[in-house]
Parts: sequence; C-alpha cells; structure tokens
Amino acid sequence: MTAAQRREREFAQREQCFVNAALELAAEVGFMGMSMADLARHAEYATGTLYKHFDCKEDLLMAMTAVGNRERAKMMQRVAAWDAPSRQKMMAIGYSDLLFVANHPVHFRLEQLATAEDVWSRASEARRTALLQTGAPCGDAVESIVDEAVAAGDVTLRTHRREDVALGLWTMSMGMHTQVHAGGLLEFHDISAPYGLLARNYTLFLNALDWQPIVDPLDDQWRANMRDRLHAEVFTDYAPPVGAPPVSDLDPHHADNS
Amino acid sequence: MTAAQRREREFAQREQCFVNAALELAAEVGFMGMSMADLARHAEYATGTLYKHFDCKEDLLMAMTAVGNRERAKMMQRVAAWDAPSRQKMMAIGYSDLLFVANHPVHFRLEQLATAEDVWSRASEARRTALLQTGAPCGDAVESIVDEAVAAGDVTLRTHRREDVALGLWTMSMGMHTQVHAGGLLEFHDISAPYGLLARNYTLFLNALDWQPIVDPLDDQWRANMRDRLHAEVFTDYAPPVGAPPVSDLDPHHADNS
DNA sequence: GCTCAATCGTGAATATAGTTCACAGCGTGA
DNA sequence: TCACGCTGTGAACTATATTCACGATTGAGC
Repeated sequence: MTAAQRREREFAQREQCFVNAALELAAEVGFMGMSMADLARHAEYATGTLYKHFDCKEDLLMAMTAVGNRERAKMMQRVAAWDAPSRQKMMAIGYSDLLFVANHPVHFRLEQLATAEDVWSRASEARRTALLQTGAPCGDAVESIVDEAVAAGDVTLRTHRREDVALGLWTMSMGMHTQVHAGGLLEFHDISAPYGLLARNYTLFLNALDWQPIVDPLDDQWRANMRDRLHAEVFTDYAPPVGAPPVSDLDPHHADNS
Repeated sequence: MTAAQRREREFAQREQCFVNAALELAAEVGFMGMSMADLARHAEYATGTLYKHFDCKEDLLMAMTAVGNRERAKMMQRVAAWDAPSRQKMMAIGYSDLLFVANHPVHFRLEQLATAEDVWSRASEARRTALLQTGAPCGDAVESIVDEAVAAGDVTLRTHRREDVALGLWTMSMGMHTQVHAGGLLEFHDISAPYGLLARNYTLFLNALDWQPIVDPLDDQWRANMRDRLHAEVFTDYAPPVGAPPVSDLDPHHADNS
C-alpha cells in the first residue's frame, strides 16, 4: 500500500504548506485580519481544500501555534545541552524564551490568542492535544535542568517538584510578555525595562529556592556575561534582541543603587 | 443646557445597559459566540444604536473588560484598607485576584482576549486607554501596600521599585491563570493545585525581597489563617473558591515533607 | 491498456455576523 | 404651533467562515 502512504505524505506536506502560508500572512495582517479564502489563494489551493485539513479557523490557529512551540522547544533543548552550571542554564532558559518571542513576535501573538479560553474552546479536542504535545518538550528541557541541578547538589527541592519550578518561571515569563505586548500597558504603569526586571525576578526566585550559586539580583554583569557566552556558544544564529544589548540597558534604573 | 446634560447622562446609562447585557450574554455563549445583533436585541435596542456607542466589537470588549477591572480594583482597595501586617496584605492581594477570577470567570476570559495583541490592536485608542485607566487603581492599591511596608520597615527595596514589585506578582498571577484556563494544560504538565503553587511562589518572591516576617513556603497553615481572617474581615460577601477550601488542599503534595 | 468506482480538489453557493446608512420620529427652541 | 436637527432604527451591505455538489483524478482489477 505504498500509494496510500504517498498520499498521506503528500497530504501532510500540503498541510505544512498551508501552515507556512498562514504564518506568512499572519505576520502581515495578523491572524484576525486574515481570511480563510485569502490564505487558500496565498497557498495556491481552493478554500475547500483548506477545510480538508482544518475544520475551523481555530484549528488552523492551533497548528500555527504548534510551529512556534516546536521552535521554542528546539531553543530550549539547545540550552539544556549547553555545558554550563545549572543555574546559568536555568537563567538561559528564561533568556531563550525572551529571544524566541523577540525573534518570532508572530508566534507569541498566536500563542496568546490560542490560549485565550474563548478561542481555545472553539478548537477541536484533537488539535488542542496536538498543540499541548508540541509544548511538552519545553517543559521537559527545563525539568531536565532541574534534575541535573538536584543531582549536582546545586539545589534541594523542598517546596517544589521539578514541574513546579518550570511552571513558576514560565508564569513569570508569560505574564511579562503579555504585559509587554499589550501596547501602552507598561508605559502606563511606568515600567521601562520589563525584561531586565524579569531577569531580576528569575534571580530572586532561584535565590529563594536556594539554588547555588546565589546571585546578587543587582549584579547585571553576571547576567550580561551569561548572555554573551550563550550567544557565542549556543545561539550564534540569533542576534541579541535590539533595545537590550548593552549591559546597562538590562537595568531598569541603574543609577539608583550601586 | 440641562437638556443636553440629561441626554448625555441617558446616553451613558444606555451604554451601561449595553455592557451589562453583553456581560450576561458573554457568560452564556462567550464573547466570540455572541453577535452584535443578538446583543442589541437582548438589550432591547437596534443594532445601529449599539454602534452609536461602540465603533467595533473590540471596542465593546474593552468596555466589558473595564467592568471587571473596576470590580477587581474594589477588591484590592478593600485589601489595602485592611488592618493587617503588610506581608499578609501583600499575600491577600494575590488571594483577592484569585477570588476575583474564581467568582468572575467571564471577566478573566474577556481580559485574556482583550490583552491579546491581535485583539487589542483592533480596538480604538480611546477605548484602550480608558481600559488602562480602570486597571490603574489595582496597581495603586498594591503599590500603597508596598509603600506602607517600606515605611514600617518591613521591607527595603534595593533591587525593585514599588511598580516593579507589583508587576512581579502580577505576572505570576496572570501567567498562572492563563495556564489554569487553557483546559488540559495543567493536567498535561501534571500540576494538581496550581493556586497552592502560586501562593508558594508569592511566598518565595516576598522572602527573596526579604519582606518581614519571613514565611516558610511550606507553612500552608500561615496562608490558611490569613485567608480565613480575610474572609471574616474583608470578603464576607465572597465565598471561598470551591476546590480549595480545606487547608491541606492548598498544598499540591502535602505528604512529601513536613 | 482499459474500465470503473472511489477518492480528492474545487470554487461557487450558503450562512452568518460585523458594519453602515438613509430615513422616520421625536424633542427642542423659536 | 412649527420647523429644524438630532437620535434611534433595522433593513441593506459587506465580508468572511463554512459547506457541498460536481467534475477531475487516481489506481485496483481485469
């Protein structure tokens, strides 16, 4: 039955084609601004063909978001494989997420929409679990670092489980991205360097877990060094996000203390 | 020109009427499942009249979300006015947010949608800033507690400003709500008591800031006491969220350590 | 190589929902 | 009382998600 297999493979390829075209379109006009007919035309197929793959627009969104998840997972797996002390790797996880969002703003927008309950609930069960599965490797990568740290004696998990640590950091990142991307929110609340603040909060959180070595939250140099090493050794293909490269810029108000 | 003033007042009242009707409808079918024509009918006005108030559906969403913000602000202001040690008040802020989301799930769903960039960007500038303004009192309430704590000597802000502390906690809450509301996500990552975990993370964060008195993150009793006092003295009109009332339930895995 | 049935892709048609607008009705001020 | 202008109306318009009947294509069996 090689014929059937080929058909199946071609079908899967066409789905990729649709998803890629959708991502291109969404980058231009946003997911909400893009119509299914537009997309079909852009992918050079008929509208009905598109619906052979996705039962509704929300299902398409899930598939688009999955691409982002896979990319993020790749980045986090690179970090997990990085040869560095566990605490630096943990910070690097946060940084890689930041790098991901900065380099793929479209994906973050899609993720935001997809996880909004009103949208999430309109997608099919199958597509939702498929999306969840693409997210799992991110959690796995983080948890592997936690395990490593425990094994190395860098941290003792008294209050948390490995999943809890991962989730704790994830919530901070997700919440901060949400703030940053709701245009005007930060300026309104007088926050100037949100991701510098996020890095400090990561530091505080890891300190609170007594994760060795303890780092001074004021020590921006520590994080800057880590970031430079990370770009040199792991993310050579990713440019540091604009607006935050010089060390001092990571600090929201570096004149305050010394 | 009292006539004009009356018209203006009536216009504002009708807007309230629309927003309330919209909230009722959204509670039943969700924001996405509700049509502008349905809403107009439900509010007993014509479709065109609805558009006299809101230029687009997204603008309506902003107005609906503002209602939630005002309610949340009221709750947080109650906490700020509560007579308790600053650290308990800070924890109570997180708890009040949880209480808000548990008692007004619709509002959280709306907030999620509204802050998604794809939606946010489709609303008018005026509605967006109006929404931001309704959120400000929440930040103010939290920041007043920070100020109070600093004045009382409970905490010394070395690494953070008052806004930063508020934002740090906010990101954790927002991120956790997002996780909880994306059905299946938590089960998938094997997290059983997300809000117990959130409370611990709050505790860790405040400990890391050296906010006195330092609390053992394992001490669920401390938080349970605080919660009971809070319900007795501040939120007498709010029932504790179901699924989390007994002390031990706040603990994700209370058999692990002691 | 031919046939035929099953499958697949198509895009016009349908349904639905956001948005607009020309007009009727009403209140207002002269 | 009258005329003007403003307001509410809902039918009409537009856009877009979704469906479906049909023609094209494929591939198994002879």
